[in-house]
Amino acid sequence: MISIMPLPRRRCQEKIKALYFVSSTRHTLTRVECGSFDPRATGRSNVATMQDVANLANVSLATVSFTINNSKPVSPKTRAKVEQAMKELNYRRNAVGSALARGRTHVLALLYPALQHRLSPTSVRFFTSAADQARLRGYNLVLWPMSNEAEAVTELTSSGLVDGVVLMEVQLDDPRVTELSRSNIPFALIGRTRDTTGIPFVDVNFESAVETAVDRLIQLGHTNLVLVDGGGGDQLLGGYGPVARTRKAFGEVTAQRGLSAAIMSGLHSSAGGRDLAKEFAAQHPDTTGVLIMNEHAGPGFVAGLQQAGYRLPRDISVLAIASSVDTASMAEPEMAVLISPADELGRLGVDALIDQIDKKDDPLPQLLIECTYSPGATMGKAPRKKP
Amino acid sequence: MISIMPLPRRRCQEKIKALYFVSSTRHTLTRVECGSFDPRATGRSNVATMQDVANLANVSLATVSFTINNSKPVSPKTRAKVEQAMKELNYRRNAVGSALARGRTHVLALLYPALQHRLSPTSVRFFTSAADQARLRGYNLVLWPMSNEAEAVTELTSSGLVDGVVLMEVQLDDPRVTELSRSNIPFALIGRTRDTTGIPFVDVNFESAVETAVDRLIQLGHTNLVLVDGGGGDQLLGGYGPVARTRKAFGEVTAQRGLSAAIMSGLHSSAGGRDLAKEFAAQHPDTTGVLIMNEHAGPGFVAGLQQAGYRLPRDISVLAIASSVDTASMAEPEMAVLISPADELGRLGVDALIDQIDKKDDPLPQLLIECTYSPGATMGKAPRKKP
DNA sequence: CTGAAAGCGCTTACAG
DNA sequence: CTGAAAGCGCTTACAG
Repeated sequence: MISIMPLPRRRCQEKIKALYFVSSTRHTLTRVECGSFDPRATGRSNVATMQDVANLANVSLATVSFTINNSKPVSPKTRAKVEQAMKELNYRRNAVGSALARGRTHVLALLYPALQHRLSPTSVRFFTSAADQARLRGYNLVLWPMSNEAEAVTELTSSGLVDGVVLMEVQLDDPRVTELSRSNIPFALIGRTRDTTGIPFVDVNFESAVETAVDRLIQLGHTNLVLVDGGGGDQLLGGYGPVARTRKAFGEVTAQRGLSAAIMSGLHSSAGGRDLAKEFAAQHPDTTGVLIMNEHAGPGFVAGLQQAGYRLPRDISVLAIASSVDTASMAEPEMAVLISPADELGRLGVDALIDQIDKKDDPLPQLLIECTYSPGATMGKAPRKKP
Repeated sequence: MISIMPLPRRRCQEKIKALYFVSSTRHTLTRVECGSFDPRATGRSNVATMQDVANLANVSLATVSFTINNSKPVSPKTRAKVEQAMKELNYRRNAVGSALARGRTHVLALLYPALQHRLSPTSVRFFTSAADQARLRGYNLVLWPMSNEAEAVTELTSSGLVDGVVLMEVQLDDPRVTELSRSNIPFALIGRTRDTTGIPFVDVNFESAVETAVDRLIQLGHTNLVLVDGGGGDQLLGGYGPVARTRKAFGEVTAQRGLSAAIMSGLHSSAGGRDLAKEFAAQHPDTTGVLIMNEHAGPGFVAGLQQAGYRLPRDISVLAIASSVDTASMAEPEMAVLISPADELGRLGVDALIDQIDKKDDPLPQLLIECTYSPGATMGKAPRKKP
């Protein structure tokens, strides 16, 4: 009983148990056993599909799906057959097919602005803690580098490849956020824009961190302070959020407390920190207290100060803001630091995102997390004023 | 002329210009204009599909596809119509549909072992340079955190979500590599296994780096050396490649040159480096030259040495291996360093991967890249032997 | 509890 | 140069 059949485009898909056909892909007249399909026996790629499992288990495709997803009751007997078949074929669900049918990939993207091209140790911690939390809740979170342009965001959100987006390194007026709001996919910010109406975010409470930092220095008798940061980012966009907020808070708090205050910026590198220290020594000879918010530059800055003749903390006190103990500990002496709550931010950012995806209609979270103080050998009493 | 039709499951898909039907999703008797479909006017998600574009441009779905992909000749007139329609609908191709049809997502994964949980500055540079190169060649490369288990690799490679994989942090006998070899998807290593037969990789030439490092110290008169590293990883797997190879090379080179040599390991942190220095001072009082291959611990180690009473480089010389200038510059004094060719490795690793995907059947690349020396203030002549 | 079939949004061999 | 239709690998409303 040989019959020449119209060919399915790529492969035998129906529950026909045995028939002969001319395969356009294999150029032969072949007997094909769909009922006991062994993918390794054919010329094609050796991954089994759900249909293969169904054929082997002698059930329908639908039943296999119900079994795998627990989406409908399946009798123990059937379940056993299906599971046996899956094991035999070493079956793995294809996530792309599933994604197309469901509209879900279970992949989340942590957007990383590639232009800026430095991923600070603190950002790495956002990433790892966010990834952990995502996994805990059944998602994969990947770090997705992209340009700062809104267009790139659109491309990703409309691709269907990810179910949601966490954005880092937010500018005060960030076109990417506008674009995300326009898109249909859920998102959350680590950081925040100027106007946060209706936008879920988690961020460091920079304002309170600055106040804490300044007050700690005041308590030690310092009255002449400098804030060192990493520059404002794109000024057209209102600047990089952390820097803008920190500067503003620094200005306000020092004014309110009646202190002398100035701001300096440098590169995000250790060499940048050394240069900054040289510049600092020249420009601010009377300053005795420094807040530094520039993680990469911190240890270099401390080294540079000492090369410029300062002894720490006798001549000058330095406090790192929104950095980490590990970075602070690279400096000699070890810096005091207001530790960025990076792990918590990563976790909460992912929670905010997944809560939206899973359609809990809780109000959108907007959270500010505090830094915590870790002492170090760079904090000391202000020296007596020079005569 | 009202007719009640059997409903397509989710939406109007055919080229019917206008008809009435009862929508199960919208619970109304509605007039639907498929010919001039405006996604914003309906209740459903506002993303246009290729069918919407085809309807608006009055061409077939296939023609839209040909236009977008330049996969068949299309008349200028038709092309213009299609492009106009795409613009009007703000159309973006859905990557999941495309991926299912083509078997390609154009996404590559850089696998990052989440268990290990530190992404060194050098690894960050792998990532950014790999991502850049991927983009240049038309792919997205994302950093994909996963456990060290082979099972997790299988899950990813069989998901269809990525077209290829670059693996970092390779162990000498790495089950993930075995799993990748078994899978159908292309891969490349940054690093290498013990047996590299048939496996495409790019790696640092640790052997020559060690030789260079030792010889530089010898030239300065040092004869008693210690190698400080970050521990061997999972010993069951033959250990972390860079550490294993470096130790072996260090043993061989120092033996061959007739030097005293020892090896120490510490944590991957600055505090770990400080602890190591203390231990070092106690255990190796006669050593005058140190090779350190532990990026996170470097600056802490240098700081710890000085706290233990060493002056650098008068009493002791330190040379960092496979690290970066930026990390070296966090130490005071700045460390001399054999710079890891991270950018090049990232780029070449991606090239090796994409070459396979794009079916160039060049032989699989197996490349060792040299470190380059950058001077620093931690290298000096060996002190005269103590009496 | 199980199955046939439509649908997700694309690509492409085949036939004009 | 253009189109109708099958297929990619799944999910799920509907009907037993």
